[in-house]
Amino acid sequence: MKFGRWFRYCVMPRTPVAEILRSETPPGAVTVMGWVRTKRDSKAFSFLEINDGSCLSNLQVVVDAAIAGYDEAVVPARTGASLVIQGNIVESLGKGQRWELQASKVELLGGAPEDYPLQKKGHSMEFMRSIAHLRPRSNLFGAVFRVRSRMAYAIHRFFQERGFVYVHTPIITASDCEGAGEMFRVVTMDGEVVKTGDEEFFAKPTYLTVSGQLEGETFACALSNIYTFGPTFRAENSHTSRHASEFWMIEPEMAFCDLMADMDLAEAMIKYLVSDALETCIEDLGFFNQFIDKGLIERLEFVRDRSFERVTYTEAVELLKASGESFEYPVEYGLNLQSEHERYLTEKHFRCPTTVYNYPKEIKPFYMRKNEDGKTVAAMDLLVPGIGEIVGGSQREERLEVLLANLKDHGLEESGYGWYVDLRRYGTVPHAGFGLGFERLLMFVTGVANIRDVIPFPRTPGVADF
RNA sequence: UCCUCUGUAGCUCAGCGGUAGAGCGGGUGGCUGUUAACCACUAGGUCGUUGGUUCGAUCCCAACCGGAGGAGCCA
Repeated sequence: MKFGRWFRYCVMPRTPVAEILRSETPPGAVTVMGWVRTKRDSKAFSFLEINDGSCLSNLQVVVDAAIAGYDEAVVPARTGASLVIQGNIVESLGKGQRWELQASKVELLGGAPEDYPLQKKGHSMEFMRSIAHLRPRSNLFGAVFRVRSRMAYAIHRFFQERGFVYVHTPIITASDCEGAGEMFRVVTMDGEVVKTGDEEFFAKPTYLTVSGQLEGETFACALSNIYTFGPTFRAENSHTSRHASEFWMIEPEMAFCDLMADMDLAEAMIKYLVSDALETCIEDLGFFNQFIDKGLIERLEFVRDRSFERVTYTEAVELLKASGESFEYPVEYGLNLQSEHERYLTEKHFRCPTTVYNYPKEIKPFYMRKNEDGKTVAAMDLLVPGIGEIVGGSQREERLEVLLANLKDHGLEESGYGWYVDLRRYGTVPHAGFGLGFERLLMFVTGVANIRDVIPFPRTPGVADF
């Protein structure tokens, strides 16, 4: 990765720390801009650790007390202060780093008083959430959000390389993707009065989207292979480490596609993303591996290199019954698999990502395709160790009569799904797709255990700070 | 929404029915090509809120508020 092009657009020409540290030869004269992570003073000179977010590592800066700006810039520069440093990159005399910056001039952009909340020591994740505006300046969160950015890019690459068309499905919607959870209402405000009924801005009740799937299907039934990647909103009052009220979801949808190919794509995508992270984010992953999850890199390499397991729901139930494990919740055909059951499959039985498919139709939404057995639908969940469901998908019911019957069976009015039903009325095709929770993927890739710590500004029930 | 745990210094925590302590961080001084540096000194807290029990509550009880973990639901 080169920073050269970016460099030209920068108003204040500077060299990113990542570029300096990566250099094989002495980079010579540079200007570095960044934030002080720590300072160690001596009588004749100071050591500064500078971080600019371009990579995990800091650049060690040696400042002789005799240089220009020492008293004005270096003496008052505490942890958190922002600096411009000009100087020469030389081989470090000390241990622990190859290059260091011998400063010739230092300018203080912004000081940080002694109440700067980030200390040199580690902080709890809970405390970091309370200073969400400053936490990207920490090692952990800088790494998390660099990986987040890279994974977003890799997702686009994965689909674009395969000819998928990126579709922007609406954020405000009038359709409830049935079974996808509680929705936020969209209303206009007139003072304290919430307008309803005839005064609806859109002439009907509208919501923040819980899924772009239904809209995505319409584009798949025209452009063949599409994907969405955008924010999603769920108004569920859930307090867990895996749920947020606002999160990002990736939803590919493929025409002329059945459940088997759908599962192939989901597995290939997970492998691609894990492989890309190992290739491009290894420094950040190394940090997670050391401080968050000792087995992380080994697990990611395992996921990249080994094939995933695949079992039907029926087989999974039999497996669980024969396991001899004592589960808190019963294992019975027709019941949803509980978190503890999913964990057993991925963490104890198979010890790898596992796709479970062909679920009983009673526990799945109306749009999933009914199988020949009359009992199950072509649904699939991709489960990963430590997190559980990371992908949920299905082949969609493309037969008009069957879909109409499904709507009825689920107690839904056909009138509410007119345009969706039309897809089956005009040139219907077999098609399938899935949803990937972006934050759950990030939890899996980084080892970070709480969804709130992989979203820049998390929204959960009762919390919309920052 | 349900269950469990939790709230004491800026942070992480200890503590006790008689109104509080450590480590780190901060400040000051010293020292050193330092590496989450080191040494000395120092400042800093109506113990989440409101009631109750008690001669007396930070400690016991209740409610509320905040935080965390789990369940359900899902991504």
